[in-house]
Amino acid sequence: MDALWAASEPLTAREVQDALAERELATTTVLTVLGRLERKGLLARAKVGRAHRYRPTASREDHIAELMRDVLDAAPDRGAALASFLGSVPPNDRSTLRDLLD
Amino acid sequence: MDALWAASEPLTAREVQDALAERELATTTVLTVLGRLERKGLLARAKVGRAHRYRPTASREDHIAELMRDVLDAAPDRGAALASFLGSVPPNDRSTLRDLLD
DNA sequence: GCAAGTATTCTACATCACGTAGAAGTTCTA
DNA sequence: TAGAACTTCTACGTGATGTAGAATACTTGC
Repeated sequence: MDALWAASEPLTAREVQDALAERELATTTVLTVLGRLERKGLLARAKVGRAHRYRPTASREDHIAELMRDVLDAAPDRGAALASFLGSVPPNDRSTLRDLLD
Repeated sequence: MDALWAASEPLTAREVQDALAERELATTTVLTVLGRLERKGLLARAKVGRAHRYRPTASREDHIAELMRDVLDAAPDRGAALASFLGSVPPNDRSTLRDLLD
């Protein structure tokens, strides 16, 4: 996901492999993982020429926001959870939230 | 965790088992899980008489807030993640946050 | 049109978390 | 002191994940 989020264009498996070159992964390993991420809905792919090109279905920040919502949805008392969240987050984040809420 | 969060007092394994009676779990099963939760820091236990009493180390809402922070910490751009979060959350939550930030 | 290379799919294996619980040991208490 | 309650150690099945080989399909140059 990091490799694909870092790229501005959809990448082929080969390109993802190159992006992760330091890990020296086999091509099939990259394909397997890309396939699993696609099954989970994190990636979409389209056939372009011989190979598929993979792209994230959401930006990294949108994905993170979705995970945060999923966690929040587990709270019986959302207000209390949000209060605790605000209290535990650095002051900067509170400023950001204040600005965004205006 | 649900059983322990629902209780106002620390519970023994036996009491947790009773709270989950509909699942008909063996006592050792409950003990194993309580032990794993303790190892992960979600529970603390103290010996009281013959048995241990387990209590959550954080309230459910605090735990949820911590998970939300952990997720947020994975964002290179916290502001963007928070913006996406605010945009994806029900309006009620935004009101709650506005109130809390005052 | 075919051989070689590239890409894909299928299958596999080790590891880890987790739900589950039995066997054996420890500790109260009647 | 014997039995009950409690704890610990060990174990097994399952599913997710990191990893990759074998086999198959698709392109493209010659």
